[in-house]
Amino acid sequence: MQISDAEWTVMNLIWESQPTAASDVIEQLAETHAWSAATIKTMLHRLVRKGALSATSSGRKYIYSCRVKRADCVLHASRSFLDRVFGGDTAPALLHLVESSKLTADQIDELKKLLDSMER
Amino acid sequence: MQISDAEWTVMNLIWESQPTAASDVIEQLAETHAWSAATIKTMLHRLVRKGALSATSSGRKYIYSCRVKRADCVLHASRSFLDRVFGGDTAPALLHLVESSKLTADQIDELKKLLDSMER
DNA sequence: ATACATTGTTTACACATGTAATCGAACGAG
DNA sequence: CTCGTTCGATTACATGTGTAAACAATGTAT
Repeated sequence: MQISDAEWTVMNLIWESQPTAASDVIEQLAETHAWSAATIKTMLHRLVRKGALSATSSGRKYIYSCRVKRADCVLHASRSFLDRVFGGDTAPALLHLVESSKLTADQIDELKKLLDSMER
Repeated sequence: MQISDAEWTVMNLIWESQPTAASDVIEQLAETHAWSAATIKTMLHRLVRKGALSATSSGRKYIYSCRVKRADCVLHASRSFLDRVFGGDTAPALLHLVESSKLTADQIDELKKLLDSMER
């Protein structure tokens, strides 16, 4: 199962607000993207068919929930991305990503703590 | 211009060995992927049409070179990926990626040095 | 009952991508 | 010269994706 670019937007929103009705999803995505309701409904329908989302009837509305864990999807997508773009060698990728990111002092500290813990 | 998953494999190889002839590309990719020569030739042709590669005639062979910098493509792909999967917030993404990567002690040191330099 | 609005499903179309065969031109060997 | 091989271009087909309209069913208001 592969989540497409546009579908990630939908999934992220539902991960953060599930369980949620289509009308809510549509309302929020219409604000941030130039998608018609029809487009969003199609994406929801396809995600259900793919097995990423489940829909349970509530009256005639469907309430959507995620059937896959965000962490699992993120991990899979991340690995796939790193493999593809960096040929599987993680470290140069991370160096590059860190270098090109704007991080706060707190965030830098947090990363350093994480690296410390990995060293032991 | 968007480089597809399979095309990244081709681009990575050419970035590392350019300028290079199609026969060389085909030979090397055939070892690592179950692609026919026809498949690889198509990808090369599409990448030229996209503007990612250039091809200069040498006799009747084409010599392929990249028209785009690896660093630029990586940066663009990385940002796009982070935006899509993590909703634009880089730090949690990096934490996640670091946490799920197997890094050597040297690589950890290198990352820490980079973070140190970003703090100043 | 009828008309309208809402909701999910189905249909539509264009393009990109993965995979590869086929074709036409150029080259080399006999 | 002919024939076979090689090389890039063209063609092919299936699937996925982006975008959205159209349709059918259900609910609400008059």
